[in-house]
Amino acid sequence: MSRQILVTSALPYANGPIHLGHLVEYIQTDVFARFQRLRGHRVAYLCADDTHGTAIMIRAQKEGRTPEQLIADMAVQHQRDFAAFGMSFDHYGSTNSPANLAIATGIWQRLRERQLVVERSVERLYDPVQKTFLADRFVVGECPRCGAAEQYGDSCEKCGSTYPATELKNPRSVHSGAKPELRPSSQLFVRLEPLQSFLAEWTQKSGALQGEVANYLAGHFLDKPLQDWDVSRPAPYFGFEIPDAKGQFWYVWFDAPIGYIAATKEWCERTGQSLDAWWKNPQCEVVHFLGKDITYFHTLFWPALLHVGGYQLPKRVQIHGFLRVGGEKMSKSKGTFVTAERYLQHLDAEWLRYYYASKLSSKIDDLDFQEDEFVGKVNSDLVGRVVNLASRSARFVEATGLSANYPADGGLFARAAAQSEAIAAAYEACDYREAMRLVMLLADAANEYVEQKQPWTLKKDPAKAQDLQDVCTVVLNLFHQIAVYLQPVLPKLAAKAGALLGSACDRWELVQRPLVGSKVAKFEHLMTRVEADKVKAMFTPEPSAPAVPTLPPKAAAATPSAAAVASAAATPATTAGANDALQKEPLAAEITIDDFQKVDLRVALVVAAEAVPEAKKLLRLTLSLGSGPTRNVFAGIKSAYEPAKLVGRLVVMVANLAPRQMKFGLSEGMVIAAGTDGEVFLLSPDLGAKPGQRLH
RNA sequence: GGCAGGAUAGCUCAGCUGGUUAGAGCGGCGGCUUCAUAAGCCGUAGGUCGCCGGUUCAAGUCCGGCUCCUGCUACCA
Repeated sequence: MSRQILVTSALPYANGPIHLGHLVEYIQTDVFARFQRLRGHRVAYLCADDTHGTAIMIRAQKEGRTPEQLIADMAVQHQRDFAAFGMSFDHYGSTNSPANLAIATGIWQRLRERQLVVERSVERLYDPVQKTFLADRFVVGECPRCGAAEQYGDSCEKCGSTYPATELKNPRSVHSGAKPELRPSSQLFVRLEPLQSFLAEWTQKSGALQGEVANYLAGHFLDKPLQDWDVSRPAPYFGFEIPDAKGQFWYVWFDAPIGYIAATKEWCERTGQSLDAWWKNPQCEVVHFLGKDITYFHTLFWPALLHVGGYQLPKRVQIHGFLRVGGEKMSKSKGTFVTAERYLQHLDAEWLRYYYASKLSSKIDDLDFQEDEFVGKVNSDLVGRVVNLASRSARFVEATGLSANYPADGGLFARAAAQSEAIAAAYEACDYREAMRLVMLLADAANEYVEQKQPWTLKKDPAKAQDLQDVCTVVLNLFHQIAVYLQPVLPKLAAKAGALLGSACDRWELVQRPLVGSKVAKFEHLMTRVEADKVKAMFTPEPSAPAVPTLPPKAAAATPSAAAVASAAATPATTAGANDALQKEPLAAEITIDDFQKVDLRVALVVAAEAVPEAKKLLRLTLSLGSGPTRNVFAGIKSAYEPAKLVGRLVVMVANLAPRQMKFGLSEGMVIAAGTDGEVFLLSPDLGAKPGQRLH
């Protein structure tokens, strides 16, 4: 019986590139969508860019362009990356679309009708420089409980306590550094408590949620009155202005999931279908894939909106864990934060699809990317076992094609065909790891068969030509079954297998009937092996910190060594990326020479450097200006530099900056560095400069 | 702090409602083979199932306590 299935992946935020972490989800979803299509079901796989919110607005502002320009760029980038990894979206939309506004407006009206919208005044932090209200995450300060510095406005990572942003001590805006002001803001809330019984019922009894998710919700939200959900944001905000509340915008998380429906709407309009046939049809199974970080949005707020809006509730919400690399969180400075683009510069997309599939289960566990394992799985499973079946048999039958009748094979083909439902069940349950395991067992059996029959021996005896053809017919048929079973994961490999055997691997039932009498194309390699070096190269941080002159402490005070300078000179200057940098940080307003001369820049020697344990970004540097007392300076370069390697280096400092009292001590100056965010480059003078010299 | 999840061979993990000598793949070691992208096949060695206690004829599997790890904790997208 054919099913109708609407599949979604969470919408990627249009504030950054697609990376290996995103791809866990998109590959997981795409495999599911392709599997269902292969089984003959009607599938719509939909996704879109999530485009609204403060973060987008601020970033666009910094880059000197409109949010619309920014999200248009990101849409192109995202879709290019997804295409390269084989995502089979039926439609890819944007939350900043007329369709999304229309659907959101409809749901909003229903909320109003049901008296579920209430208005309240809330005191919010306001950045007087950026002229914008600040989300909690855009305010940092000292934790009101334990006093830890550099904590965000919602909770302290040090002591774990949570608090309102207004209680932060010495708060400042992440954007401007300004001290936020408290300003009253009238906000709109969606009341969830009236939906408590519906949510309790749906989360606990519908079967849509994984067990641990249902437990989490029961223990964390449903055991007490549900708080009203603050869904509006005051201007300025990049998003949809709320139709019946001028000057107020829907919070990004209100309209983001609605983007699933909007994308469906656009697709339906394009293809002449009815939206209601998908979103208001009880026969249609809606399946959402998402990461555990956004669980409650999709299991509380979202079903509430769907319920009130009269849309179909998800049949299933499939939640996955995060990607880790080598057991650790992805990290830009360690080089393990790998974008889709960077991956593709080194490796093949299908390798990753298989690797993830071979590790994914239906649980919420994190998935750990391990270099050795990646190389091993691709080379030994895919090349050594699966593809090898074709390479060791196809050439023998290039001239003859497959036997006209399927030969006796000791039941191998039938056994593999009988695995069909077990493998399908594993795919259906999103237990791809199990599916891959079962398929690899089939490949093992096929390789044993080859070993036993020794086609290479048969080839030597002309009288055994028929035996040779029969053996290869069996092996290639087993290979074909495997290619069909793997098609959801490896569509390109399946297409090549289809071309080799003259039969597309595009229907699940193909595993039931052997191919006979068909031609076999000239054999070409179906997949290349992974070289471990390339995986290493991918995880090696970009040469973002070019070789810098580093001096042993004693020699430094005198003259830098020639070698040190040579290495600096050997780094070719390049203008590549300059435009991009200029875009990120547009030129500041013009100043006079007098303005400039107020800033006293000096060459300084790093005498000592150490990480500040409690600070995420800071190193404590002790700087010498040749004579006089050393300066104690806190520099936000922890992510880019190891303290030990800085000792003995010459840097440039602002020597007449007013000392600033920080949580960890007094900072008596500022070290000059280029770059923003994660990328920081210290500046160093050329050969001969001495600590204390002023820059002119 | 609260909540959720996890801890099983060197690594990644299976072990359902408790029941014979705890499994798979990879990796290791030994051998065979040469058709194949140094691929394949056979054999073999590795675990007192995180710790303590309890229930039971019987516990990796159930109960209690403890230790460690991960995540979430409502304006982080």
